[in-house]
Parts: sequence; structure tokens; C-alpha cells
Amino acid sequence: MSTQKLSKTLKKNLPSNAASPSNQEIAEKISETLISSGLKPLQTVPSLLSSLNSHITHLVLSNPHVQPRSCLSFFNFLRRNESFTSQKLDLRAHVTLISRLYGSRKFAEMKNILNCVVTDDNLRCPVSIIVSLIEDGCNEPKFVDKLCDMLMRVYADNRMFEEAVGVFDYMEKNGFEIEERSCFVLLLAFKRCDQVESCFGFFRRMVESGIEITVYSMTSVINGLCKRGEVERGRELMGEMVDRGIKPNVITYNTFVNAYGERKDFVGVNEILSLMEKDQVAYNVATYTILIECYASSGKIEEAERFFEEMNNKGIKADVHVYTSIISWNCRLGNMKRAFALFDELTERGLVPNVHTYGALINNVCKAGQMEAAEMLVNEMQSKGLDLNQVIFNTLMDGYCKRGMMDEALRLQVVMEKKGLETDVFTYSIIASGLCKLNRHEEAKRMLFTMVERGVAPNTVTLTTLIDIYCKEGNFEEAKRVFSEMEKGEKPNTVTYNALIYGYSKKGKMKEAHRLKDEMEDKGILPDTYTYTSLIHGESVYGKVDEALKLFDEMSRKGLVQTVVTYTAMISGLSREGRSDEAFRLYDEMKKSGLTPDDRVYYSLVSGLH
DNA sequence: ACGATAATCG
Repeated sequence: MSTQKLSKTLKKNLPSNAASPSNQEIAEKISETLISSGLKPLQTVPSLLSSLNSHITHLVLSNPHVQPRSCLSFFNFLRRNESFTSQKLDLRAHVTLISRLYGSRKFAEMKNILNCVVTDDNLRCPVSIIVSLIEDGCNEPKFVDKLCDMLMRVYADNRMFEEAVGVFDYMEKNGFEIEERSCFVLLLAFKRCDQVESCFGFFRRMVESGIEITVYSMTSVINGLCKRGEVERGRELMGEMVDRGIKPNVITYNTFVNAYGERKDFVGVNEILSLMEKDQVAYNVATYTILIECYASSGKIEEAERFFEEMNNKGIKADVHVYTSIISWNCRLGNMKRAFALFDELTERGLVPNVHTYGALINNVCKAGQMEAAEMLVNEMQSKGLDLNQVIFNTLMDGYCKRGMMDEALRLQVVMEKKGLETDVFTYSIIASGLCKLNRHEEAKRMLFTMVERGVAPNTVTLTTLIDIYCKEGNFEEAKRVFSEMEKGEKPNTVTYNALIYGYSKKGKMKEAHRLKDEMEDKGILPDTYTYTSLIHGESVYGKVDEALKLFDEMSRKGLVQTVVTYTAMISGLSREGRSDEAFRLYDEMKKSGLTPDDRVYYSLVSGLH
């Protein structure tokens, strides 16, 4: 109904009379006040609002003489004082205001009001109802399209996916113009909530309904698929879209390089790189970051450095991401000197290190047990106005735990909680394993039980830590119970198996230890250096040294690196059996491979000579 | 729309 029609009707039905002014008259009065002096008089002399009703509100809001901005302040005033005016703003008031705001292109404000509608249980309703409230006289032809479009976005922002798709259905059915940009927002929302399948499905619908797809939408769907490890499906989608004329760009390609890089599929990585060359898509700084990650994480730091150099030579501007990455990898591979040189270089180039950058350095000095250096970095970071976050706190606590400084770690936990940062699943794991290392098993277990009581869901690492504690206590019953429960939810990994295998090997229960190794291999969970070292240790002490030697050779065949611990176990086994020649041969081999023998090795060798 | 920091095993 138009304003004119409405006012005519009101005038006919409610003739004005001095004792009780009509709705129309009150609305006029309020409007005049708003126009001449704004909101103030209504706030100070609120008598005008004593007989307010939804009709009057509507009349004021739709009065073309009242500026949209004044309508908005009036609306907000009523909303703030809903109890006082005993008037709840109804859906029509919202729609009317939105329409006024659209008239003056106040899109952000429109969106705010729509957000109020969809988040209010009393206002939320199907899109068709909202549309039906739009005045016939609204002479903005695209208003309905715009309103629906915005509604879809607002639903997406609120993760109300069914409703968002409902708006899409409605717009499609009624032939409204759907903006790709809004669909894109919905795709991103799906992705953020890990609803990759819905994201993919909705993208399909976009394609079917003839919306002009952009490379942005395509890339975000592909990225969702890749993040779930479905790289092949991503490739298929890209192929299909290329046939439809959509050109992938550097970001699309980066997504694939990253996905292949994460699974160490160098064939895949190179395939994408040559596709980029063929399409003449130049690398950007993110491409280099991904390549550096990919090579460095395979232990090829020289190659990673070469990419970093190539990037600089090509004049591609380094940013704080790529610096953080290369700094982090140099740290992890023990090149602390190079890491700090890069850190200086970053600053010299006018870039600003952030929490990630400091996090990489702090993490690595903590791992090396250099807590004094870590504290210096923390101070430097704070002096630059960067606040400690949860990751840094956890990192520091882990550092203190590794040095056995439990009191320091627990003190930090208190500081962290005082700062309003939650003790999360990482914190609990760190403290529990720290306590476990000091043989404070009861406290360690209590820590993990507290975690569950506080509603923090345990993950594979937490449960592995718990299994480790039970194994160290020799309580294999409980260890096995937790382990079998893991089959249902958080799946065991190599470390989980290692904890059990270590426990059994240490107690000489070699049959069970070997059975577990077979089981993990059957499941495709790869034994690593730790698995073998535990077994070798067990066989050397309790079993057959020849069995240990077999495992030792198996490691070499599988390309697993033996550590000082592995050698020590092997050497002590051989010495114990009086096979000194073989023991000394291994000792030489160990030194040749660059390992520094520790006291235990000497002890074994010497004791074997007796 | 892509890329960087945290946890377990003598």
C-alpha cells in the first residue's frame, strides 16, 4: 500500500478530533519534529511517543520529507527504548527503513538492519514475506533484487546456509538478477565452515543457473577441495571451467602447487609449474613461499634458498610471509645464524616482523632449550607493540617443559589465562608431557582429565600423550583401552604406535611390540626412526641381537636415518653378547656419518670388553 | 580467492 493511499484510508476511518489525535496527526507531528530539530526533542520530551504504534512508526519512516538519515536515528532510538515506548519494531518498520536507506544508497546501514531481521527470532521469516512488505509505490526498480541479494549475504555471514540457499532458490524462481559476488560470499562461508561438499554443490548450481562465474569463485571452490586432499577433483573442476572459458590465474595455480607440495608430490608440483609456464602465468611471492616450504620441508634447504634468490633476482618483492617461511626453515634445520641474518635483512628492507616471524624464532630457540634467548625475543617483540598470543605462550611453555622448568611453565599458564587467553588442547598436551617427562605421572593424567572436564576435546596428540603416560607406568591395560577407543574417533598415528611400541620394548614384551609394527604397516601408518629405535633397543636388551641387526638394516633400506640413540642401542646389544668387533665397526660407521657419540656409547663399548 | 608461527617418542 502506498503512503498516499494509506493516509487517505486513515483520514477516512479515523477522523481527527481534538481529544484523541489520529495516527496521521501524530506521525505528522513526529515527522515535523524530526525535520526541524532532529531527535533531541523526542528524547527530552517523550510525550509525543506515548501513543506510538506500528502504524505511526511506519508513517514516519515512509514520509519522504524525513531524510533517510533521520529515519535511521528515529529507528535506532525506538530500538534502544523498546521497553519504554512499549513498542516493538515490527518487520514492516524494518523493511520500510531498508527501502528508505536504499533510496540514498546507504548499503552498509541496510545490511545492518537486515542483520537485525535475520538474527531476531520474532522477525525472521521466508524471503517471500519480506518481499511482500515492499510498498507498491516503491519506484526503485532494482530494489527487490538488491534486497534479496543482500539478504543472501547476510544469511551467509550468519552461517544460516539453508536460508541463504533459500533466497537463491527464490531469486532463481522469480527471475531476479543474482550477483556473482554474493554467491561468492556464500561459497567462502561454506568453505570457512568446512562444508566443502555444500560449497561444491552450490558452485554447481551457480554454473547451472547461468551466472557468470569468475576465477575467484572457481579458485575458492578448488581451494576447498585441495584443503581436503581432493586435488584430483579440483583438477577436474579446473579442466571443466577452462573449457567454459574461465582462465585460471596465479592464485588458482598456487592452490594446486601448495596441495601437491604438501603431499610431497614433486611430479604434481612440476606439472602445475609447467602449466603456468605454458599459460604464461608469472609466479608471485606466494608461489615462491609455497615452493620454499615444499623444498625445505623435504630437507632441501639449498633448493629453497635458491628459489628465494631467484625471487629476489626477478624483482618480485619479498614480503613478511616469505621471510617468515625461510627464517622458520633455516631455524628448524639448525641454521640459526642464517635465520637471524634474514631477520635483520627483513627489517633493513623496510618490512615489519610480526607475531608469526617472532613465533618462528621463539619456537626454535625454545626447542634448543635457550629460554634466555626466548625471553629476549619476547621482550623485543613486546617493545614493538606486538602482544603475546596463544601460540607464543604455548611455545614458551613447551620450551620450559623441555628444560624441566615446570614451575615456569605453570606460571605462564596463569599469566596466559589472566590475559583472557584460553588454555587450549595444545597447552594441556604440553603441560601433561612436561609432567610426564619428570615422572609426575599422576599430575600429568590429572591435567588431561581436567581438560576433558572443562569441555576441551582431546585430539590424537592428547590421547597419545595419555597412552604414553600409561605405558611409562607399565599400565598396558589402560593404554590399550585408550588406544582401542581411538579407532572410533581421533585416529592413532605413527607417534601413537611409537608410544606403545616403546612401552612394550622397554619392558621386553617384544612379541607385542612387533605385532604393533606389523599392524601399523598394514594400515599404511609408516614406522619411523623412533619405531625402529625402540624395537632395536628392545631386541638388543631382551631379545636377539641378530633380530636387532635385521631391523637396523631394514632402516637403511627404507632410507630412515639412524640416530645416536639407534647406534647406542645396537652397539650395546653387540657388546653385551661379546661381539666387540662388530660393535667397534658400527662405532666407526656412526662417527663417519657425522654423529657425535655420547657417554653411553663409550660405556657400552668399554663394558663389552670385560 | 593463494602462501608464514605451537604439541607426543632415550
